[in-house]
Amino acid sequence: MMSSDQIDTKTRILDTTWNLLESGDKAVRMSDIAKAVGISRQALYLHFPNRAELLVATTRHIDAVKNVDARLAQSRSAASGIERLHAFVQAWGGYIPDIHGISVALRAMRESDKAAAMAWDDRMLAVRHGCEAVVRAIAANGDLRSELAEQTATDLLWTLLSVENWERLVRDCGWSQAAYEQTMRETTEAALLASH
Amino acid sequence: MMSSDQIDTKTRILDTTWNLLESGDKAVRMSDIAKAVGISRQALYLHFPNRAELLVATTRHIDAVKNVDARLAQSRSAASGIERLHAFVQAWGGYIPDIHGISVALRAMRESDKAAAMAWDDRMLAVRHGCEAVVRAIAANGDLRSELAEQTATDLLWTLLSVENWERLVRDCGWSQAAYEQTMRETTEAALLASH
DNA sequence: CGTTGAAATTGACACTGTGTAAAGTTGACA
DNA sequence: TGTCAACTTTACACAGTGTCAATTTCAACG
Repeated sequence: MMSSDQIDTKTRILDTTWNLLESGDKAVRMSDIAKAVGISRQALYLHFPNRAELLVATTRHIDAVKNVDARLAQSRSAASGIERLHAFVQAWGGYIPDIHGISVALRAMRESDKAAAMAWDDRMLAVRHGCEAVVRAIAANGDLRSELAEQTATDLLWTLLSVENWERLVRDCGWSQAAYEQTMRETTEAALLASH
Repeated sequence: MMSSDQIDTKTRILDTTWNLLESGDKAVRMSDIAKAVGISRQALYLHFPNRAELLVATTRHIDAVKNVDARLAQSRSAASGIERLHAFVQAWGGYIPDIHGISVALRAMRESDKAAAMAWDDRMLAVRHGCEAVVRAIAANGDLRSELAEQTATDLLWTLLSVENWERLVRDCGWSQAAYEQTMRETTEAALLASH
């Protein structure tokens, strides 16, 4: 419409998709997104080949806007393993609310859409790498519980910090974000650290 | 076909659905189930009004066959809170593999089918009651970590023992069932019990 | 026997949501 | 004035669920 059209249609689509996924328990069909953006359903396919790729692009968009990389990188600068654990729990745990909506949508497509499943798994693998680094730092400090192999500890931390667990505690059980972060800090500590 | 027809068609449908869900990453459509049972797709609708109710009936069928109630009841007879926790982790944790397939299918329907979502939530609420009883027993023994309210502890235990966490550790990370049970016993202990 | 009734079959169809295809509109800009 | 890109409208194919109606099969009953 306008000359340089305020912001890119592609960006408007991504923002709108994000909003719809965030604020809603509804289904979020392609037609819903189109209507919300103010374009035709078919126009969506001019920008994204299919729903899965639109969702994946939305996660990348959120990552960029929210600057996840920077947030997670911060935890890498902590001195001790324990501080690193705390920083990581806070950084990642604080990011989950932002990606919760899209997480639900992508996971719902798991069964029917291999691409969506792989895209989500790939994102989660990045989180796993973060967990791995934290565990290594704890182990380097000699604070890892002796019964736990590093790999096992990584699996465990990764599992404790899953989006699904956040959903259950914050959304289903009604915990505040602060309560989630505190209890997760304590629980991951209790699970991983030697009581020394 | 036969006079008393070996076993009930309804039962055969439930068993077949169970099998298909267990042994497979595929989609399991109504037509798949019908073909596997050896009846027409439409005949399924003579026994179950829709896919959601068939899946829910299948969970109830599994519960009956595997005798969950008895298994979980057993944990109620343990003396101390800690023993009760152990028994519960083992009983419920050992049951998860049996219902894993159906769990995936029902959760995949969450977004599109309210009935399926409610049915699954209802099953999980039963597990929550089990967690609640365990936490109460621990608290009665004075072994609950002082920072934890009973409700919070219940939320936490329920979350730790979720099917999703089992999936991640056993299916995704490749843990054995025994490793899962042991680590869950240790982790729930570490998370809930005072270190006294 | 012959009939009845339940279980199942066959085939057709409505509906929803995704994705494809083609032809037409609009407006900026060179 | 003409062109190009973005977008629109309309139509349709496809998969999977669920509905409907007409028909077949067969065991059981009198």
